Amino acid sequence: MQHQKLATIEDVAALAGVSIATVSRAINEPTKVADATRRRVTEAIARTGYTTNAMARSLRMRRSNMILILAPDVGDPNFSNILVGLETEASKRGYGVLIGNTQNDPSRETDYLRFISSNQADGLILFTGHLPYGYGQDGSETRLPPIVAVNEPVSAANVPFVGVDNFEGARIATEHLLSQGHRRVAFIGHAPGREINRLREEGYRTALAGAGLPLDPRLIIDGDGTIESGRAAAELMFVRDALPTAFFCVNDATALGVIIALNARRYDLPRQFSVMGFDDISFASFVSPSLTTMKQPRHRIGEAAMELLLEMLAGEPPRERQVLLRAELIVRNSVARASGL
Amino acid sequence: MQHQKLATIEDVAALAGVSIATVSRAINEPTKVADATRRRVTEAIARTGYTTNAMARSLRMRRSNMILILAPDVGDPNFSNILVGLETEASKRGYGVLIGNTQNDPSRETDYLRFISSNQADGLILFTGHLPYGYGQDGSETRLPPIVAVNEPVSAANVPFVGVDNFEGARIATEHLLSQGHRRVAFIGHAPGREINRLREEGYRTALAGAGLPLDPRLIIDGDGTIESGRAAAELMFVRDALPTAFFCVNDATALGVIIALNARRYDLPRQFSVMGFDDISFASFVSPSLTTMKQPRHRIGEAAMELLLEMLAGEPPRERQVLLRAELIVRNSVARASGL
DNA sequence: CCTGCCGATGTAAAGGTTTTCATCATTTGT
DNA sequence: ACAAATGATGAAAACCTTTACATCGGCAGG
Repeated sequence: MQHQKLATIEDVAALAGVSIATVSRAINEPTKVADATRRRVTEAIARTGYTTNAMARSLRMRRSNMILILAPDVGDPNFSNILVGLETEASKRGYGVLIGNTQNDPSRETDYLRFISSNQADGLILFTGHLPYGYGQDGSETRLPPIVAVNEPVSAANVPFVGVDNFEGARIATEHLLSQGHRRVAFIGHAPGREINRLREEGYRTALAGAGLPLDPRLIIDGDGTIESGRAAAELMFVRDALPTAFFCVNDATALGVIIALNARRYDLPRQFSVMGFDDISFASFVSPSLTTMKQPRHRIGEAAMELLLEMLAGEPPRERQVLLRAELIVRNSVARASGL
Repeated sequence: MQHQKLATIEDVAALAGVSIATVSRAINEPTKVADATRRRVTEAIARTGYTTNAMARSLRMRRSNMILILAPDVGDPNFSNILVGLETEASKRGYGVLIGNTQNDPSRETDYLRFISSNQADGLILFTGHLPYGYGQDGSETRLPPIVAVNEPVSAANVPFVGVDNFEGARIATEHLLSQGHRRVAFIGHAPGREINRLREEGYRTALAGAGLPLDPRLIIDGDGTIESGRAAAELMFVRDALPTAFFCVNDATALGVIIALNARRYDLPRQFSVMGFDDISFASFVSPSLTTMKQPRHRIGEAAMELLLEMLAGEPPRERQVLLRAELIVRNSVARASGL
């Protein structure tokens, strides 16, 4: 427990017979110090087991080399894979990654801002789709650190976004269904207010329009992106008696719900109904029938987002307002040719 | 970008007409300062928008109020839920959570130690099942910060562990199968070296012994805890032609593999074979048949682990070497009464 | 031989806290 | 009414770096 007093830069300096300034330079700007001295210093560092105290450095440099990641739900499967990418890239560049689980609770969001305002983090990655509660009001806007949004764009403010091309992905997905001969394709959505939902629905509409198909509003149902919501939506379709031959779901969880509902009604999938998801979450391949879906390049999203943020931190203005990566069509067994009905 | 010079404690002091010492006390030990002054200080804090600079504080206090979490794979579904618990508890006590994804790479493990040695983190949570590579050698042992192991005990060292009671859970699981009339129960294991595997297999053996059943070594197969490994193990059983009526799998992923293999062979589950998992990962309920399994109280594990670590940080010796939480039997549809064969 | 420059190093300030110790005013005990 | 104790506050040191500026010796150019 009782940290046996760590070696400081002074100890190293004393041992090497130089001043602490020289030690600091030997570490941070090796070219600026003579070869011989540099060797003595490295030797002394090794002997003392010195590590530079990050707190003192951060205090002096006014930067912590930490990135704060704010996510509504750290347990979300979409999160963890992007996180790996974020973390990998950050670590590669000598940055650490701090996580904050907000649970969409405004007070928790505000709470995490202390990391920013107390200099404990230099930049911010937002999974939440909105600026932390408490920012952007009053004049404090200027205090915002560099921010990159991921997973879900921040609609209000001028925040660069890195993520999948939702519109394009949804269009490809819908076109895949159309290419299988489906003419009545339902869209089971997320909360209508959310940007992700808007874009994916837009892609769906565009694909339909592109094929010259009319839009049946009874085939569009909102939800909340959960398995249960998918189940409920499918049931609603049966009640309304306006059935599609294929379901395009805003995400895999919803698609799972639809599949569960259809299985429960003893339909034979994919012969009688096709179901397509979006995201390719890890268990998409283990449902029965395994889910045809659009795969998000989550690891790369994380890397790209962190890359962008670190560039911004280095002072470069964000090169682009958003980086959109292509979703990939993953064909499994939940989509089949439309049976002639 | 250009941080408009944040307010410091001096600004507050000046505005309140007191010394910085008093401001510091008003913040940290409010009782030690007169009511009137305290009010003036809080007023001044509000007016200046002051936040205490965490770096300066950490430097002075020699503690960062950060916890480093080292995990081999942040994407692991088991991880994220425990993480939520860890994070919640930490945040509640004013601690931040730093994550490190080691991918079981020794050099990355060593790399993350800089957070410890540079005072950027006060304590360590280990998911890895072993001390970070580079510790415990030479005399540096003493530099170890308070550590708590989670998910997987650290076998070598004297590190407190918080997790599920694997032995007891496995015993309960196996007894459940026995109670359904099964007499030939297979155990599909993880890598034999791993502690988790040892304990769960021990629980299995104990249950069998308790029921006076003989142990058929052909019914015990090692694996590596993946879906594929479960599939392979089930296939192997058919090749060996020593079939059980029920499979107890070391974890849900393995169980999923077994189910996939049996489904592929067109068996009718659970009528012809029962399958039981362990962990209750999020998609256990969405396989068909849905998986009967033992649920780990992951959120509580996280909370308990963090609680223990923070106590240790506060100077209290760890109350117990390990905290074992009970796994809960979740009955779904993959286990049925043994058909008389 | 002198001036000016350059490269290597040292001195000291600054970064923003917490905390020990001293100071001072006030209250308590006798 | 005086000594002692108590309570509130302030001054200054300490935490460990980085870096602007000063210093110093040597070397090239005149």
